[in-house]
Amino acid sequence: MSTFEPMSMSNAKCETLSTFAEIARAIGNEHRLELLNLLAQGERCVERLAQITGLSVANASQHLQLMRRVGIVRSRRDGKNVRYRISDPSVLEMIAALHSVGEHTSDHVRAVKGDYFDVRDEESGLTPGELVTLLDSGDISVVDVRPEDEYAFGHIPGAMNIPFCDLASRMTELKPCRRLVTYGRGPY
Amino acid sequence: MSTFEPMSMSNAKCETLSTFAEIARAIGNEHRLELLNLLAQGERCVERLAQITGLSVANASQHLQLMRRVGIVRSRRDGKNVRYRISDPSVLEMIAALHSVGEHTSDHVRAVKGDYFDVRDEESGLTPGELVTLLDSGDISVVDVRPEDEYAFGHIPGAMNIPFCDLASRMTELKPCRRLVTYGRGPY
DNA sequence: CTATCATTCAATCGATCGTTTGAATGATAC
DNA sequence: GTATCATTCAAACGATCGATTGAATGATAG
Repeated sequence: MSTFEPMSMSNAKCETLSTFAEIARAIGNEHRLELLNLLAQGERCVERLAQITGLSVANASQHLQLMRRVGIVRSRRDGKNVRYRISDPSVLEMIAALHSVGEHTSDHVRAVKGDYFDVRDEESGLTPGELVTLLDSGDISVVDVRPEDEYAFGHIPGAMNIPFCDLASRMTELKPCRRLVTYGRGPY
Repeated sequence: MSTFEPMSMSNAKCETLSTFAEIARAIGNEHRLELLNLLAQGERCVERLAQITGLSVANASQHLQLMRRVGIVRSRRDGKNVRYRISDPSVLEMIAALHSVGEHTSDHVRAVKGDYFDVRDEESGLTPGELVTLLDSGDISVVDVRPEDEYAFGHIPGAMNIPFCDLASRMTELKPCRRLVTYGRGPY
């Protein structure tokens, strides 16, 4: 209980603040946020990340290295590839906190979130619990419309994976006249 | 459950990401972080904030306005002064999350935090509970060494306020030979 | 109404950030 | 070993950020 705060900014305080600011700057960029969102779904290599985000490989690599320098992501070699991952769960919490601030302070973000929820309610009206019940009863098909690699990292049991971009061409795989529930990534 | 994520970045997603990035950038600066830390203790006017941080008034004002534009602080006129405050508790949560990330990813921050805790243990060895017991028994004096305005915003019941910078000159106010416990702001 | 004071605006300049390009590295496969 | 492929480095540039200066605003006190 005796922390003397020396007058006008101690060195340690200053360095600590600067470290915090560095971390905040590292997530303060659209592309890096998008990369983090992808990494939140699991380990990925540079090329894939660049491909999904539409960044050049060199550019994606530089963003990833910046985040590695700051410490919020880590990398490991895996054969020819270097795979990146989020270094610590606290980083995910930070991103969640950032979302929460956005929802509280930005009308636009709140509106977008509202939209998604409205659409959701309107189209399915299902709570997670109801979904499980329906699944158990075998009355429906559940389709995961995310890309294959995201599906591989985890999905609702019993869901079949048809990436969004293949949906049209693979409609025939689905039993006709069956109730259909699709799901993707959530609001963001 | 049916959020179709349109191919390659919908507009809404893009705008949302950019809003989040903007918020993160707003806290991605040492001075603004320090201002937020001060605002976390209560509403303050520009001049006082500039004085504490050592920034010029114009510079402090600009940092504050940036944060207001983004939405993480608000201001209101109070006589001659404009008082700033943190706009929403979620902002405090985000700052806490940022600290948490720093502690998990930066050796330096962890070291600093460790230091403070060590000092604390060494110098007082008191838990909050023990402190209350001692206070009740009347065996000690508790001195709050923070500046007056911070003291005014809230302090341990029964503590007397002697700002750190006045400590030496006001030693005489304290009863001699009495056990003394001082407290300040905590690790950061 | 005028004087005063706190805050904000506007313009400037150096520093840092973000993207692009093309070459260099470093691991694997043959 | 050499070829190939993913990733990283390095240099260049325009764009944005952050601090400083001095002037403008806007509310209050007299």
